Amino acid sequence: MPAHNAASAQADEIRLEDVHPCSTCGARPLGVCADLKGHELQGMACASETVTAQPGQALFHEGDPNPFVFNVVDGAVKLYRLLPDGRRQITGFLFQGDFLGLGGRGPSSFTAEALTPMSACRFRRGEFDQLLNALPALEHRLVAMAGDELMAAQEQIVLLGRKTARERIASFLTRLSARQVQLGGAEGRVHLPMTRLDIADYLGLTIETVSRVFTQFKTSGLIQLLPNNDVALPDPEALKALGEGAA
Amino acid sequence: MPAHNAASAQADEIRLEDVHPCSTCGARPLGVCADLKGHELQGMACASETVTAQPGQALFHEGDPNPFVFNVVDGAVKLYRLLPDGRRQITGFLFQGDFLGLGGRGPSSFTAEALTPMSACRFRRGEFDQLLNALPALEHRLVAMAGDELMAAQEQIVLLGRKTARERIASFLTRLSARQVQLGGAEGRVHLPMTRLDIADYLGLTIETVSRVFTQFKTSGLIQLLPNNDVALPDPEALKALGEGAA
DNA sequence: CGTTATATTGAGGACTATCAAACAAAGTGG
DNA sequence: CCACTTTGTTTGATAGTCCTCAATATAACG
Repeated sequence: MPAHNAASAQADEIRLEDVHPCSTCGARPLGVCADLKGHELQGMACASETVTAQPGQALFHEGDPNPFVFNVVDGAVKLYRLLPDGRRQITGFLFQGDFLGLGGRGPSSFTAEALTPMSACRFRRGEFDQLLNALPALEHRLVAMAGDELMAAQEQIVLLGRKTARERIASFLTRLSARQVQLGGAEGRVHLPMTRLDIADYLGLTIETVSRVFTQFKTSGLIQLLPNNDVALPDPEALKALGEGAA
Repeated sequence: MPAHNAASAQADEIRLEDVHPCSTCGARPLGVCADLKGHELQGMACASETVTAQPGQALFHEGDPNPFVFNVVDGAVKLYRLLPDGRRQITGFLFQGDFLGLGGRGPSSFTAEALTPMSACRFRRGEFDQLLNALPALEHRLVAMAGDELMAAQEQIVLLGRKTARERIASFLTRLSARQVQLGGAEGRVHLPMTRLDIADYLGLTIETVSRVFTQFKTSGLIQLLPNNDVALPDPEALKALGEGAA
């Protein structure tokens, strides 16, 4: 906000919030840094650098040594692993505020690739570990976020292990919608920043099956396919029930 | 060890290692408490109580409020979620040293049920959080373990999303073998503390498919089925390659 | 040693994958 | 501005892996 400088004038010292980039970071209330005070944020900011990527660009590849951890500031990222014969499994989509880098000091077990133009805060692991030591609030927050990620991973395991194609896609749309609402999106509408192939590789299906189920849902009035990869969800509750395997 | 008391006599003070139950705990080097010093362990021990369960008994059920976290001391546990129509997905098997309780303050999203006679250290969440505050080494260790769990969850997601039945079972046997080696078991041999149905519900298959693949593997000489649910793995490397989807 | 739970094997069917082609959208260059 | 290529999506026909249903065999247990 342009009015921000005026606000700092009323204080007798320059507040950190006014001088470092975190002050306007949209990801801050959602990221690892959510619970940090101003002077703690400064420590974070000093250890970090901003990285950006365009769609299709990788932050790092499967097998690469990966000495960094990331906090997504803006845009979307997909994580995936490849089997030797080319089969691909997308293990997650990352959005604003998501943390990337828990687990795995060694070579990365997956590729992280931008889905849209994106930016992230990047930290060297060593420095990030020092921050964890110095800032208990940061480590507490990281534990909480790790717990959330584990819960999400469990959800995905149930989806992949036991749900039908229709249930998978219903769950997917419901979850993505919830996430976008959390990020300030409109209820009853989802934007799909990924292709059908990405969706298929995330849900353990083929692109054809994904397309067919979308068509089914459209025909039965559960969704409407809008321009620009937007999807309207006229009855989110029905979609949610379907995704949960309502008998 | 009976000789233990004699050892304490040589010191001029009673060491904590000699008086509290952690001193002989086989799970200690593997659990969250691995990195703790004697006096720190005492704090842990004070906040914990030992719980035991027999096969089929649940530590808690899906939907229950669950104010505890656990550290498995001995035996094996399965975690599972049920869909409304009865479909079941086992999201994990827990063994000595495994931590249970990351994520989810609210009602539990899964059931934890003993597979064998088992015992665990149990902490109230509130008290465990206090320990995390007081013992940075504990929280560091927890972050590391959470990272490992996330990696394992990713592996399972790849397995469920993209691997064939044969690959799933090969991966399963390989992983279980590795874990049992870590716990002091013999290489080239696995013990299966779970039923075929459990394996099926873990791998997103049916009991019949699991049985058929076991038979295939037996016929092709990849495994031998021994009494007491033991399995011999004459060629662990071949099994591993198969599980990784070697083209 | 009978009884129950668990495991194996068989036959047929279903859901999703594979193969193939048409269609739509987006970007390029003449 | 419009052919033309490229990328992504939809639809159709067929096949395959795994599931379902059913029966038998084996193991566990009182």
